[in-house]
Amino acid sequence: MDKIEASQRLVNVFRQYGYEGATLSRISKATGLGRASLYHHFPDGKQQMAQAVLEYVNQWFAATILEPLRQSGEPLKRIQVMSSNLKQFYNCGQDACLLALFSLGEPNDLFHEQISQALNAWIDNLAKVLEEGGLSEMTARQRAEDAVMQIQGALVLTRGLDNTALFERVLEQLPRLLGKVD
Amino acid sequence: MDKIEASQRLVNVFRQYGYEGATLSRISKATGLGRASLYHHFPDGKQQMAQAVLEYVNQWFAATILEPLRQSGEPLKRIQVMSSNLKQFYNCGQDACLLALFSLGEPNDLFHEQISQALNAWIDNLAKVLEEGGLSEMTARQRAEDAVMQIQGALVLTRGLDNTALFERVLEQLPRLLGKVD
DNA sequence: GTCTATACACCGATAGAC
DNA sequence: GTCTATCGGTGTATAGAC
Repeated sequence: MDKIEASQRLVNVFRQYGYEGATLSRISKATGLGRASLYHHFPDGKQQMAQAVLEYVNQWFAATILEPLRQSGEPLKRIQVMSSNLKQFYNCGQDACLLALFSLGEPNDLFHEQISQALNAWIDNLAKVLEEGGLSEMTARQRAEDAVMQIQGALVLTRGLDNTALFERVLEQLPRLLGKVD
Repeated sequence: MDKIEASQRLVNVFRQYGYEGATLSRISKATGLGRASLYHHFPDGKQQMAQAVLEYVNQWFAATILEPLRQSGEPLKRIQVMSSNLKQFYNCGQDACLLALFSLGEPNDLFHEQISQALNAWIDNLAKVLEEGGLSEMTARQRAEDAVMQIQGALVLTRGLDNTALFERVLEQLPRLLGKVD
């Protein structure tokens, strides 16, 4: 088992319990790795584990969500692909976003650099597509921010209301919302 | 010191650290209350403390955010008042929303009833105003959901990007977004 | 690399004096 | 009501054998 696969197994623990709630007991049980193995892969302990998880998820997110945005093709089409992939990535809104979890909670201080970088990458890529679609730079940026906010808010409400329909509706309406010219 | 004032002092600890991160040491230090005092007010321990905090914040929220929505007067005006009060309530987006914090994290199971009730109350009150403004029931409901999502998302991004301008922009545009007829 | 055993601090919670 | 002292359990992290 290499570090990447170890990181992969850690993801769901932090995603489900947050940084404080992700105890080594839970991590050990969920991954099948003993404490000693964990500290072999991550000598700096839990903080390094969370860091690795963030890196892993960011890479995964970039590959499945951001990469389609950078493809050639009709802007609207690319946004539809992103929406479709988001639905999978967040399991219809039932799985939390690590960035949101870490932003709102305590560990925002520890990982602020990574969090802010990841959110900006998402917004930047989205804005670029919208510019290609004919929007001005400023409008595209704002609209991209609005889209990411809408999605993050949908993740909160979907879990808070225990209602996946909400998340799906937001994703369906996303292409139309972003594309319109008003 | 009564239970209400005690709850009030607890708020910021849970808001800042989340449920798991709000240790009794931190609570004790932040409130100036010793462990024994805390257990005098909250015999069932930390879970009861979090419950009390949720109740206190819900009441505070209802008084400052929801109550203006129920006033008589022009719908647009009432929404502007809500926006203005939200800015204060969330300190320009720098303070997290307890509902979001608990929704995304582990304690969603423990407090799901209260969380979902509070979110629904917000949406319902907002939707009612929009109906008075002339929107159909379904449209009003959806638009109200969108507004709450936008705000929750703004809270995530404002903290994640460390940029209060984002939160302020969302609040400014909120009345226009909700009012428009398209 | 993974195991067992363990160190030490802190967790939530309680007891009893005042 | 608040204090001091303390309980059992669990937290993160380490040591050393294999």
